Amino acid sequence: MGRTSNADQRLMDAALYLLWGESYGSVTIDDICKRADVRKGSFYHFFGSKSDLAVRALDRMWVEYKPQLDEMFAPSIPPMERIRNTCNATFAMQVELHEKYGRVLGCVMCSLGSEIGNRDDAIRDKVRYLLDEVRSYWVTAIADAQDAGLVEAGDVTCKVRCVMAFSEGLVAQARLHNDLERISDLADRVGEHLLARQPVSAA
Amino acid sequence: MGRTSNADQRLMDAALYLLWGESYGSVTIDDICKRADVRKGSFYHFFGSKSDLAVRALDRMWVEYKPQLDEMFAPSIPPMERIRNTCNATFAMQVELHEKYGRVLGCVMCSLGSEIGNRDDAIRDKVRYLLDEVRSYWVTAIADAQDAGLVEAGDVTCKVRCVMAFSEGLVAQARLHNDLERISDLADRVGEHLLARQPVSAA
DNA sequence: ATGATACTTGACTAATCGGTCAACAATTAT
DNA sequence: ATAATTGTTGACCGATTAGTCAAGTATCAT
Repeated sequence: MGRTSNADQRLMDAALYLLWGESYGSVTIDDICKRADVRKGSFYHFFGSKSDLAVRALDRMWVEYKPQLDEMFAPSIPPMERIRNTCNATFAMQVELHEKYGRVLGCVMCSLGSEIGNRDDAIRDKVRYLLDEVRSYWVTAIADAQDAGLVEAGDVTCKVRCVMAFSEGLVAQARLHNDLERISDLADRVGEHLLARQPVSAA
Repeated sequence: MGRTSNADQRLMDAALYLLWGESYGSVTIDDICKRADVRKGSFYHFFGSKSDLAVRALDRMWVEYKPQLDEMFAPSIPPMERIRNTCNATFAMQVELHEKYGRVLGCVMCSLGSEIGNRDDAIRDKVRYLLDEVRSYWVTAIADAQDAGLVEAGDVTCKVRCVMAFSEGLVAQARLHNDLERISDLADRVGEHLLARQPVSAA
């Protein structure tokens, strides 16, 4: 009961839009309110701070994004194809964002995590949590690929950290150089990376 | 002639210190001035803006850092050893920074580039330029490694972009998770990455 | 010494920031 | 209807922000 509202949703919409395009630090509460057409009093009715809003917006983004991951990483799909799927989806998403914003944006969670560092615990923890959720999909896929003999056996955790670091690094490069082409064959590059062997003569 | 000063150097010191620890957006001109013990009038005597200071500070940092790169990537050193050198130096630097700041910081240039995106042309161009300078060392090393049969032949530009993305990605992960151990064996991981083969049965 | 130059200082703006509040409006259970 | 609840509004606060400026100070060439 009480008055109904979707101002909180509009605020999260605005926050996500702005956070994709700009840095966390350069987005002000006033900016978000203006874009959402919500007065600041209402902002503080729903959210305790910009950090609070960011965390809840990330949560909502995850709810919308997770089903796509479930589809891309469906166990019925051969493991290496799952990985190709998610790489191609990453590229496709960057193409979409490029059309919407006029430039290559990269990954919000990575950019946010990089910017926040350890200055805002709530955001840092949320970014860690979400990236870890994504990681779990990779872990299953890579483990399945190892079982199928498609990826060399060995510490799955390490392998997944590496392949995600590689993918995230390439996307970050694409953002810095505002160059979509750099990740157009992301799936191939990631596939090559996963075929790495142990050094023949280890020290 | 005229009054002498090292206020500009102190301002660059302060800016670099703060930029390593915090994000560009969260460091204010007042913060920098306070840390450098310089009044704002003097700030604007030497620098046109925070962006201007950042660019010149990065330039000075590069002047101090370049000799180390020259040493690590000396042509007299076998190519794969050059790469091990720079990976180990990266780790060692992160250990040092960890002791100084109390947490894992990652790479300023990458963090800065990620945060700035395309919002400040001068900083973006400087970061691009410096990362490209670093890249040139890798290009020579990888090309030499290919000549020696230590790395598979193929597009050097692509290979270097990939290996740098990988390394930068791992360092970014270490920062996000505030976990030095993740990059303690950076050299091994990078070595493995460079041993990747082309897929046996390409689609 | 003196004048030109280069740097410093502190006081000053105007704008913007995050955050608060009391009064008001819409919704619903009773 | 009305009371309780929930959301909205616009004015307001103090702090901080980037940036300016005139007056003062140190340094050096002559």
